[in-house]
Amino acid sequence: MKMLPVQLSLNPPLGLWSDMLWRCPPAQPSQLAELKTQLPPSLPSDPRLWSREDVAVFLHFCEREFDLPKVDYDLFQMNGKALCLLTRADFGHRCPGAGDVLHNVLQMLVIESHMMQWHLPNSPVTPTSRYPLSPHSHPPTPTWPPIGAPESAFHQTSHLAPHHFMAPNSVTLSPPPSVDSQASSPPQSHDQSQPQQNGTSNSPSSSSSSSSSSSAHNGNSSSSSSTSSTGSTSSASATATAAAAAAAAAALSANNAFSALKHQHQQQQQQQQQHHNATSASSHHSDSDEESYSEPPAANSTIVNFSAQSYQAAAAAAAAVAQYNNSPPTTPILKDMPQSLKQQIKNTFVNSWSQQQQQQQQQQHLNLEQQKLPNLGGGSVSAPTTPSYMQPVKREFFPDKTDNRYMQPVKREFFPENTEPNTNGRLLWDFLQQLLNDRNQKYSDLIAWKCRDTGVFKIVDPAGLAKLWGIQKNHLSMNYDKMSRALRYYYRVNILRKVQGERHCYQFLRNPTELKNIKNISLLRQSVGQTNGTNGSPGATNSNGSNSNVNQSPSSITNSPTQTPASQMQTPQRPSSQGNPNHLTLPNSISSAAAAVAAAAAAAYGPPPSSPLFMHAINGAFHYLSSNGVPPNSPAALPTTPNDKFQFNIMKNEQNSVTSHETSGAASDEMKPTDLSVSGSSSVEKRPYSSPSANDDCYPLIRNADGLTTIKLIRYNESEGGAGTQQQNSGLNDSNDNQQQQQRNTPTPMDSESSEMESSPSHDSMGATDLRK
DNA sequence: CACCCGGAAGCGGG
DNA sequence: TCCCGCTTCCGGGT
Repeated sequence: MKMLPVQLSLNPPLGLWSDMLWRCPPAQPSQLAELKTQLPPSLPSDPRLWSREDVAVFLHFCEREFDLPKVDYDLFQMNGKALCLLTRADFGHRCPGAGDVLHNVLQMLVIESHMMQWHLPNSPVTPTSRYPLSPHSHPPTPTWPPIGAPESAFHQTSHLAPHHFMAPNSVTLSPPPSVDSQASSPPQSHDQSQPQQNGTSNSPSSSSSSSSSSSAHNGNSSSSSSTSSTGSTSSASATATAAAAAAAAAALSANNAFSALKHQHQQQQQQQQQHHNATSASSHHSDSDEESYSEPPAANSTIVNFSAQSYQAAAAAAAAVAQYNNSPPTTPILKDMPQSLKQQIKNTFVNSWSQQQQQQQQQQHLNLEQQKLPNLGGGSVSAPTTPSYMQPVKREFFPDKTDNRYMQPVKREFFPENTEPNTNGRLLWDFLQQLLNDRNQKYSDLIAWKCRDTGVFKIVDPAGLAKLWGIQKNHLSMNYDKMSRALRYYYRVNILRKVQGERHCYQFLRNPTELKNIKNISLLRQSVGQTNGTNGSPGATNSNGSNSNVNQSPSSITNSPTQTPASQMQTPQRPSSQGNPNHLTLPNSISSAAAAVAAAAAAAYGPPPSSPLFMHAINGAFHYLSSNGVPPNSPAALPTTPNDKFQFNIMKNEQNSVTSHETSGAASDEMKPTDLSVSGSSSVEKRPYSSPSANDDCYPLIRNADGLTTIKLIRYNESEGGAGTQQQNSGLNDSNDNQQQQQRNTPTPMDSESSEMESSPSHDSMGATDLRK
């Protein structure tokens, strides 16, 4: 058996490839990249997404490329998912002479797709997703896995062929595709970025910049890229393009290691960009801004590897980005572009992104199922590398090179499952979080933390941010006015609140983890709601929502975000409360809280109760409840009163942070985290994120030794609102109108990273379902 | 004038 | 079909 293709007839690159495959099974990214370039463009990057036909195409491809003995297609009448489940032995049985090769190739593709997902998927800044909001908050386990392996591999590969490796690695996480484009620039890429930017931005006109960076390139490529050269393009060309694209991407994300290669890549990129630019009709040139925006996001994150198609798209995206970057904030970024370009861009940023995201999700599911690891652990996926706390608004175009990102890639790929639930920046809050937490602070010129601890941030460039958001959502006419409306909807759900007196300053009332959990929660809730009846939904609500909310909320309950889940989950434990719309009875009882916690934990971790993490969370919750509050881990107990600690300093100043919340809500909570829909009423101001009380760092979350986050609940003394009592609240609360007026108690932060829970009841509305209403 | 607010209607995706 | 999460518009307030 030829295991591998040593013989391959592949193109030169493949040759390497095959070799590689042969020696190292799951191969390195770079190899993958190459391999990918060779694959029929029509094949989804994630083998698990393949249809039967795709599987056949793949087999045929391998057969041909690796000179494999004839494959019996009848034995592979399955989709990609099934194919991926086949073991090496299975392959061997079905295809004696080529089983290993097929298996290896497939594994590589799978791995790669994982990587992709990781990196790209998260669009906006994926990495951040894990956030490091506060150092503490992060779970011990870095999301990014140890770079070690992968990276090393990567490097190695790089040696082999610079461009090759580039691709794979390149992938990256950059912020939302769109995002990246603008602001960020990867640290290293710096160099590259500039060129790219220049090139891109310039578009035709930008010749100067482009010229500098770009080396000669073929014009052709440009056209091809923009149009799409077609993946079909000859393998060689495709490869080249892919490599270039990858290089670009890589460059952006790339590590220092690449430095040597940079030149080449840069050149390629530049060339490509130039081409793109040229092709792209529109071109804004405003170079001025470029710097600020610097890197072409596209390159960074999105693009990535693979096929010529990808490359093209990437190129287009890059060009678009460049344009965007260059263009003054106000300029409509994509509008001017030709449609083809627009589409490509969209595809790149948006579509590819979304696809990747989807893939990720799928993968995650698979992984979870397969591994069943809760890992998430906290989701801490990433540690915050650079604490950018409070950064002033300054712009940093070039992030520090220290960035870990580069490293990240490696890890992620292999363990996507660890990832937290991702919204991939599709949700506004996530998008903002990702930008804010970008390790490189690439987006600091668009949005920056004023006080990370308190969750206060400032939109530095409203127009630019809105555009970026528009790109992300594919609503090119997005502007700050519209985006801000979306932000205002978050008031209802206590995700955000406005910092009074300061323009463009908002405060997150919930930390990302919570928000992410919410997602899951919402799902849970649905189920729960069904059982319960009321909950769910929506309910409710009176028109006003305000009051009704309160009551209703209970049903939904959620104490703080985290709790919410619980309520939703509802576990059996707490059902009662749900039932009643009115008061929330629940929250008070520990059990209910526990339930909430459990729910939250479940949401966060996914794993069933049995999982340690889950139990941990529950225990922590109990602990807290029993003790009052202080989460086991939390360094400090929370003040029952809104005190200092909590308060975020900053926030305090701001509006209300202080406010009182209403607490009340006690019981219920109003918000369901996830649901934005819940609305409370309005007002918002709730409390700020949770700050970590004790922590200096601030984030509300506290981590246990295990790495779990515990929740901190804050209690309010008061009760109010209706229900009264309850103490726990987390930070958010609701907002009833009344409440609004009233004040909110202070929030308590909880933490959670993964599990977090808060308990805050907010009562809020609940009913109100949607944000809308 | 820009910002901010929130109601109302609508849209696209899941 | 419904719900969610916005998007778009708008009138009004500061």
